[in-house]
Amino acid sequence: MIKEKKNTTPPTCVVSTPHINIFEYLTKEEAELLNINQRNVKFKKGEILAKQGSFASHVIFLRSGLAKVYLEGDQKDLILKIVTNNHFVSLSSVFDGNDSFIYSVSTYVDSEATLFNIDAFKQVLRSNSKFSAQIINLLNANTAQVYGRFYCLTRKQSHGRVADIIMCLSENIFESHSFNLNLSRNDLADLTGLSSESVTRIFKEFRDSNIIEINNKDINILDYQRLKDISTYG
Amino acid sequence: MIKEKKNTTPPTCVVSTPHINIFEYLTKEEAELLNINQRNVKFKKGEILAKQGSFASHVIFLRSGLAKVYLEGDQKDLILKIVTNNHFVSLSSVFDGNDSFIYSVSTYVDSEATLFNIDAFKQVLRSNSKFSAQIINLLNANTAQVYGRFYCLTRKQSHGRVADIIMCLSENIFESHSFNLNLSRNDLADLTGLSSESVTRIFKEFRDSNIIEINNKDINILDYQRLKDISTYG
DNA sequence: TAAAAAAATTGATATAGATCAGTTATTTTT
DNA sequence: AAAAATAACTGATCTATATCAATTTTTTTA
Repeated sequence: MIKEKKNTTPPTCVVSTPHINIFEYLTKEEAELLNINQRNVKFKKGEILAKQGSFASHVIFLRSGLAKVYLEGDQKDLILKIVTNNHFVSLSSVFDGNDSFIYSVSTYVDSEATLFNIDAFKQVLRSNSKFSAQIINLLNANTAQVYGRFYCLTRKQSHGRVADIIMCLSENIFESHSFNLNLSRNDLADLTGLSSESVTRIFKEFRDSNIIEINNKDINILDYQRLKDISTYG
Repeated sequence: MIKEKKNTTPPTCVVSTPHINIFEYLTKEEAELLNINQRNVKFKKGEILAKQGSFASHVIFLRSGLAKVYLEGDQKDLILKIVTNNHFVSLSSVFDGNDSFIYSVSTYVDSEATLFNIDAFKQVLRSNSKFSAQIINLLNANTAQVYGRFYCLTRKQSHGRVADIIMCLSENIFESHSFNLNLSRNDLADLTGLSSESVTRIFKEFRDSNIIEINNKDINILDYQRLKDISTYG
């Protein structure tokens, strides 16, 4: 009998929610209300879409690009997740008693986002139950993902964490066993809860063990099963 | 000028949402629908209200008692949060594409919970936008809390983590500087991401430094400000 | 194109916390 | 009340990772 791990949420760095357009649940009036209270903005690589602690006056929807959602600390940040196109990036700041962004968001590549006025957005939440129910779906799918990462970063050792990240980037972001790793070593450190020196050492070990191949920034996974094993058992 | 930390969500082990009764947002018909599809159940100390991976056929509302919400791993668990009376404990499992509990819940003391049939609950979410909007509030307040803990357990060292837990138990659960610590050393280990030996040693160090006083299970905080400093700076 | 700056890598060392085994204290069972 | 089981504590040792400083490589700027 194959030894199986307990049924836990896989620790992924990105939420892979199916592509559905929840805006189609809006009435014409609601779509209009949101439309006249929105801005479409282009962000360059490295720019900040939301700043932790600043006024959360809008809800941000990443229409195209790639961004990281992170908690800022005095000396170290912690990346909660990476967001791809057609995903909200600031839904979790929308709750009564809160008027600030609870985390920061910045882009990895040139990106486009739609900013919805938060009062208009809340008004639609309170009036359109099907829309609200869909938002609940998105929030809870996100929560399941973050819980997986929380467990990973708290209870796994460094090799397992790095293996998780490589697999996640491959499966969910680049959707290929070969990809150009445009995240810096510091970003990888913030994503794994390790120091950047540790990340570099483990990448080297994986290369020397013929698990991956590194050509400058290009990563090619040679032994995916081996990564899975490292992810599972450390 | 007093040196201040960056604006981060305080890492608490429990969600301190204000006590509001979201059920008052229900219409008579909705209340009736939930009422005929619910069970009020008593659980003894140590019993499991929800088992990770098992069918999430109901939504659980803890009416009285104390419970822990945790992720189970092969060798170690991770406690996500502690839940006090009048709080939901399984809202985050409610999303399309999911039919299992994504975490486990068990009681610390004898408790009572109301179990709502999930289909009835979802039906109300889809039809009552004010109720859904309130659920979104609860979910996002919960998310903010868990993000704080995620940062704490990933980026803080052991003394800061233990200080956080002591402060949180004091402020949010027992609401006193003196309390009976009914959590086992193993629970504290799962709550801090440490080993139980490390937890024991740090409690002893805090006692020897006159930060806390220990009489069997009774904890008395002698120097709250010192705990805060340790929490902030490690 | 060259210089400067930043990022990444590397080697050595230090530290934090885990693990292990044994002992003691507390709780549970008979 | 006594025995057994479990939990907590303690000391020693080990391991994993951080830190530090220096070097090399890559990227950016002039």
